[in-house]
Amino acid sequence: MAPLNQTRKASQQAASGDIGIASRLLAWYDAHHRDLPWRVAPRAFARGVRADPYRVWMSEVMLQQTTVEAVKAYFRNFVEKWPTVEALAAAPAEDVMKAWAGLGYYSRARNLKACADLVALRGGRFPDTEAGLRELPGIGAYTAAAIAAIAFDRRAAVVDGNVERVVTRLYSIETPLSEAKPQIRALVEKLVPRTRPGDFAQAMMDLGATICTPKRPRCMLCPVRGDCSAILTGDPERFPVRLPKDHKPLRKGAAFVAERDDGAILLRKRPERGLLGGMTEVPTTGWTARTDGATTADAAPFPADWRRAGQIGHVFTHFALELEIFHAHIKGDAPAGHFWSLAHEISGEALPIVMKKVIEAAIPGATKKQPTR
DNA sequence: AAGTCGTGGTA
DNA sequence: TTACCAAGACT
Repeated sequence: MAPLNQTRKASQQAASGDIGIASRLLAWYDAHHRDLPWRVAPRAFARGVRADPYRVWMSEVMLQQTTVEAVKAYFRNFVEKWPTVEALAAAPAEDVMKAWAGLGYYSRARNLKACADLVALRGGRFPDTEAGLRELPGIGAYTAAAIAAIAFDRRAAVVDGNVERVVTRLYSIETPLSEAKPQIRALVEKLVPRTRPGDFAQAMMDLGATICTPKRPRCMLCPVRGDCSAILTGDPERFPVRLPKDHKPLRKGAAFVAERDDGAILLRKRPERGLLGGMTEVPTTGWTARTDGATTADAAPFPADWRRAGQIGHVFTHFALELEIFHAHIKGDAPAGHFWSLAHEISGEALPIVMKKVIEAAIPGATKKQPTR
């Protein structure tokens, strides 16, 4: 075992200190890993238990830009409903969108279904290499590496936001993140051990999630603090360095909740592509509408006795939205392109959170589970 | 290749 | 409250 040398430069560390970092990290992972529904614990792994590629893939797609806590319930629901990739392939796309509703980034659900269909066609087996996985819809550089390492024991460089934070701190990388990514990847490739590459990847992510956190990292508990350059600077929180981002514009519009006498609500499906693609909504105006507060029921998709029912706000990734909400009781058939959703069906529709807010503002409780009559 | 894509939690 | 940002992918 090479002696620890905290004063080595980053380049020398990368060349000669990699084995030590990996082994210290794996030892820490054995003792402190998180128990997660899709994970095979290191003790079971040592007995030869391997993760089901289907479950690894499912969890990795759900975890893209999404917190572990938010994913847990969705993951359990999905694998209970569809235990195998063949089962998911056999499911109607609408059911998948409904089950995904609330988790966000809805193109992931469409790609999940498309990917399941392709894998089922190839006999239900996922490709076991990074390159093969990378060709499937919804699987990018990170997810391909993660599945290859965790499910197939491949020596792949898994680089996510956690790993970027850990590595930029280990080596005090001053280059802003977007530009530093190639350098980070190269460093990770040198760090990945020959044995247990999947556990190494998960260990790096657990470290980033529980010790090497964005704010107030717990350096005193870190298994690789002796390898870390940033801790010597006294301000590891400074890394990763990011470019300043521009602020979110505010968009405004109006939404129209049409209710039938039996409590049914008029809905329609959004276009497959773009914002909230393929999801369900109530009729709305465009979301760039006049910002002078003069929105009126004149903009309604059809005439009715529209009454103001309040206002809601919602924040998307790159803009904020304010919707004025109108409510009316109407009779008759659904207009072209629209459909009635019965009171007890509404909670099961593919409604994004912003649309649940809209409906709740007009009819409190409407999106909660209703008793079937 | 920079912009588009949700939602919830945290400090 | 605002701002950040979380197991990124796609165009």
